Amino acid sequence: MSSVSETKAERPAGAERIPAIQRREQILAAASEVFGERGYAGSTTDQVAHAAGISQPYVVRMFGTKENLFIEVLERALDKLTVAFRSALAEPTPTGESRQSFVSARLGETYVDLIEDRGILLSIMQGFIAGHEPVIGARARAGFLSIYRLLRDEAGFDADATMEFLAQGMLFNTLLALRLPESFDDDDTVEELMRATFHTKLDLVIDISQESENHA
Amino acid sequence: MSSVSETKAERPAGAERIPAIQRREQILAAASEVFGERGYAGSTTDQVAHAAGISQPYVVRMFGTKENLFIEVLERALDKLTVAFRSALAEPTPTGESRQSFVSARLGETYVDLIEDRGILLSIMQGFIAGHEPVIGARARAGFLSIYRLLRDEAGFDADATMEFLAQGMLFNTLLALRLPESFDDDDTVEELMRATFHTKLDLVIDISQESENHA
DNA sequence: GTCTATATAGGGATAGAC
DNA sequence: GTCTATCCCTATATAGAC
Repeated sequence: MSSVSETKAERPAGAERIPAIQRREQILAAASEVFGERGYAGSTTDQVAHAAGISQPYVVRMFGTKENLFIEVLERALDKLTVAFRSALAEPTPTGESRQSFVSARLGETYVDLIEDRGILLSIMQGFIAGHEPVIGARARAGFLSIYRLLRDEAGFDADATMEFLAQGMLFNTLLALRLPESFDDDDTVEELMRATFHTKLDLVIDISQESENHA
Repeated sequence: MSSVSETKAERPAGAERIPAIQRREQILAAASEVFGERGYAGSTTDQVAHAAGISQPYVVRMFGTKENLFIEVLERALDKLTVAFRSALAEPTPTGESRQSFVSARLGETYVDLIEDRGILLSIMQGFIAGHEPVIGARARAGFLSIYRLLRDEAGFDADATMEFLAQGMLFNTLLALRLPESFDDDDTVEELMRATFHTKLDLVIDISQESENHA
């Protein structure tokens, strides 16, 4: 029902003329996947161009530099994450004793649901791992801190709950980047490990992961 | 007492003749730092050579390919981690109720202590993040799983404790790679976040991190 | 055991046409 | 708005001398 390898947007030459703002978003979406998969240094502007179905110079033309493209991808991803969290926090929550763990669980689900656009979580992670890059590193640090503050100030987590939540997120990101979910069927240990990590969201994660194996 | 920017082994030309096995270890140590800092794709064999005080072709000569060098760095790092864990587990532990949390705390300290050789933790993390690389990814997955099994089978953690432990580890790795510890003095939020994460090991982490800023 | 020189490929960015 | 052609630098890897 979903395993048909969809016709990826790979027009070899002669793309239609579409509005720049729209094309921009197209490129960002493509770049998000590419950067998420291979990291900043490991990706080429040509891979991005190919994934977006346009020429390599056009990508550079539109974003100036590869670095700048990555920055915009990272910002877009952090935005989407923030929006998702805020919208989850806007829903009604129980009061008293159980509030914090309830909110934590719901934000956790919100986070995992973002896997729907695999590039988001992965390119954020790739940004985090690039702390040594002067420009990207600075943006990544700021992004991490702003998530921390959101959890503390808007979700009302205490320091320990915040750390625990972030830790789970980083584990999740790592498993994704490691591509462990894709060997779910091959190894019993993987299955056990994934069950303990993803609980109710296991099926979603597996679905998306194995789907993305195709158009790799 | 430690801020003297030590004379980095950067003999521009004409290195002394030393036994290959010894040179090998020297290169691996240098590569561990470089790869840990910049990742696999982001590092060059020339940077490794420079850090090791030898010529670039010699690095390649000795390890065949950059990929193979990374694999050996990764294996060496996983080995050191495993050895450290096993040796921590060999020490006497209390029995009964509190055992698991005691062991978990001790392994946690063991893990953080590995920051002493910053390259170890970071190059493992860089391996994890490179799941898309066919050879490196496979080795990284195997490494992750073997750590998981060690925690489960040798440390006797149940599934939840294992996940929690791994999650904390991944958060730790991420903070390190993000270079957040280095801005400890600049930002109150960073301080709060770091205190919650590192507890008693905070000073160690800060020391090492700020020291490594110098010879960057 | 270690270097210098170099072949060769890849990739970011620019110029300029359509 | 989008492409083709291309410049030029960087990086891995090889050859071969010492």
